[in-house]
Amino acid sequence: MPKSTQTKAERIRARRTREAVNIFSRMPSAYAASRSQATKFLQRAGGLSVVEWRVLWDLSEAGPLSIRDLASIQRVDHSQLSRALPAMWRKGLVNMERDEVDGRQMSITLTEVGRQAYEKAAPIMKQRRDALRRAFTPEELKQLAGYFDRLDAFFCQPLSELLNEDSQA
Amino acid sequence: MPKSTQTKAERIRARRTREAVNIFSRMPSAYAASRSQATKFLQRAGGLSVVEWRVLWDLSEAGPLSIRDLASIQRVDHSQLSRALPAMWRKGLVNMERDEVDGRQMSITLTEVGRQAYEKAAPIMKQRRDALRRAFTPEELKQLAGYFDRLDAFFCQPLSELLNEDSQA
DNA sequence: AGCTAATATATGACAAGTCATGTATTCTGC
DNA sequence: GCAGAATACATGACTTGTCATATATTAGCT
Repeated sequence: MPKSTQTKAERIRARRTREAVNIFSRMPSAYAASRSQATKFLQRAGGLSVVEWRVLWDLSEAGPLSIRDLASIQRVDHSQLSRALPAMWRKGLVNMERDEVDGRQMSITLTEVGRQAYEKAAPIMKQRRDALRRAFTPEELKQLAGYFDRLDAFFCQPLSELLNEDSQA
Repeated sequence: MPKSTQTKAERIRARRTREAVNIFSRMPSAYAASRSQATKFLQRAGGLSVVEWRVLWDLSEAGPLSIRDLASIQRVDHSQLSRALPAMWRKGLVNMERDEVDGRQMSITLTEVGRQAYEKAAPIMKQRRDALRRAFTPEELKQLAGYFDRLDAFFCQPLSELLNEDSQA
């Protein structure tokens, strides 16, 4: 059926259907929904931001860390932490000291206030992970993590490797 | 082994390993990598932004659309399009006219310049989707899309439904 | 020691996304 | 036909993320 004879509603529905199976277009909304949900959980658990929660969690689990360590664990650009940490320090959540051994690094540690904020949020966030485990079986979660690994690898491939096949067409 | 006897490198490695299977923490980096890759492809295909590309693609596939239509197809907040479209209009990529039938709606259409920009970018972006189909089988992509549907459903659930089980613990 | 390279952090500029709120228009029920 | 509800859009304020670039410190080589 030629496009011109379709109603607008039909065109939109066709487009939505096609986009539903487009992995690229699914990523932003899935991520946005995840972040929105996390924000709501954290709102109920003391009002931490997502970035703050991740920092407190990592520090609580892996002890004193530098900015680069945190960035590498969280797979984010270090600039994000470089900007977020001073605000967390002003709130009393973390200590930031220059490393005595390597004067370039900052050593970030949890304060007592930070530990309390973490312990307040942790059980709520654990409930979120528990809820995910009710929605997906362990095998499914493992498979999903595997897909994420492969997606990461795909997204990080150099352009040249993706474009070299019949790129002149 | 108690945490205090681990080296810092061991603590970081343990934390990274654990985070690798945490779906929540995988979403941001996977999405960021996807967006970064899309940006690079678009840079090579005329310099469109991701938002611009999506708008041109939708308009090209589904004809004249309102802001709300575009937002619903793309699963984003309408404010994003409300802000992006005037800039696209200034670049000559789209026309924006108030709908004659419904004076609240804007009718967004592709201009000739917009159509050319789309046709320049489209083959490159198609190569990206083709490359994805080389990295994943059709069955895997179908399964992945199914997981996204279920993740969407999980993320959009009201908090109360996720917290009501042993939430007092 | 001293020069160069590498590393760790800070910061400016930006893209993409959210939510809340305000305004104009249309729809609905009486 | 009008009051109030609903809808479409605009806009301000914010979060999360990127990249590029500058600066300070350490590491390595001679």
